[in-house]
Amino acid sequence: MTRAPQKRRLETRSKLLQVAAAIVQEHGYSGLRVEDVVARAGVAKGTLFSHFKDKDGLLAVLIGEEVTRLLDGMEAGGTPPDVAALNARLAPHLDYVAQDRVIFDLLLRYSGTTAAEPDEVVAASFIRQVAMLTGWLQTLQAAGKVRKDQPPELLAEGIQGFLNHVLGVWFCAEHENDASPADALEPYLRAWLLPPA
Amino acid sequence: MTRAPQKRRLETRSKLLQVAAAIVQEHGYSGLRVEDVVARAGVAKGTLFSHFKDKDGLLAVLIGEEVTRLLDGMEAGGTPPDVAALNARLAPHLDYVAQDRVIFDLLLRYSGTTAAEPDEVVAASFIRQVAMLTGWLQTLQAAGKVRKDQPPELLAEGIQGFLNHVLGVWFCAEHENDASPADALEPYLRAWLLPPA
DNA sequence: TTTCGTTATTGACCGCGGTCATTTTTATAA
DNA sequence: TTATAAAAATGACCGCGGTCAATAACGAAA
Repeated sequence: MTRAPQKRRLETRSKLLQVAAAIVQEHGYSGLRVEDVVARAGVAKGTLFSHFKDKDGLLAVLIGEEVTRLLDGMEAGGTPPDVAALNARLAPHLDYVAQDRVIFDLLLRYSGTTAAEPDEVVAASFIRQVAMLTGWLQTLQAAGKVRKDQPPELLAEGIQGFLNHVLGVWFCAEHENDASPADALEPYLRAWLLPPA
Repeated sequence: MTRAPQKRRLETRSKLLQVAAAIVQEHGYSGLRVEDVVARAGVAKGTLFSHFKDKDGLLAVLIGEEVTRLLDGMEAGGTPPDVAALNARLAPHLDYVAQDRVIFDLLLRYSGTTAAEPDEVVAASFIRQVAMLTGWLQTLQAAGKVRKDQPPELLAEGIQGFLNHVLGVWFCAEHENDASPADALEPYLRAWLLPPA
């Protein structure tokens, strides 16, 4: 039976998160250094690691919050009317992840989480994402906008695969071309989801 | 105009690679430490980094060679007769990558390479893989075993996406279940490639 | 208030990847 | 041979994430 954390601890934790968010704002996720965080938070290094398993654990909270926010935005409009609209709905998420390889790497590390440890923010957001997609696909199948010969769960997880694929390619290419990775996603989505003509 | 490397340099390089391969044999890719390599090779640390950009550069050579070997095996049998056979043909590659997250991470970092820097072993193997898949798919399309409404290049790159997706999930799950990741791949491949019934 | 077990914080220390000014070795020309 | 410039190798040094025994702060009971 673990006790409730003391007030001081909660304050330290939120201070660390607040400082970390500020540094990310200034220098990006890849510019975040543990020593900077603890220095600006006025705390010893060991303290940070008593609050978060490791640097990734800290990043996971920050990134998880952002992803959750993006999911809220995606869900807001209800089921998109067709595949093109679905593609557009996913664009903000792609643009966010595409901004920094650190985000991509971290999300990928949790990307397979279908259950277990729902306390983790990132894991929870993945579960939510796949649930959201599955729901949409069910509706689209009923409307005849999406192929019906495969279960919506498989289609949903396939979409996650394509998201990662497109992002992986994105980070390899030198993108002077300022297009969004969502553009690269569309042909895959069409081929994956559209019913045979 | 850069000169040809001296004999001594080539010997040092191959010694480093040989020692690194031995350590991987003993402790796995994730057990490879730069300091161990240089110690056993009887060389200073800086020498290693004059031969390879960083630790990943060294690993890339080792892993690239192995992937190339696997590709040789895959190509040996010619075009697989159908989707199920194609899935089986990909199994050795999946099993190899699934053995250590380090392999997966490294390959992913190069996974989008469609051209450029063909001197890198890993990049070259990716180009070769997609070319091989594209050729197979063309043949299978002609034989009516695979959907014809999409260009074989797109189908091939989609397969690469599914390979990575399946592996990502693989590394998240605790696989007491000793099944191969190829089992997880099959439903995706069927849904992605099979012509509408 | 004092005591005392628990919780929270501390910071010196470590492992390990990576750098670079310096030194050694090699190949070539005088 | 000897001089010399380029190539190769060296190892002390650094940055940064992460550890852990020691210490301080807290809160409930006496």
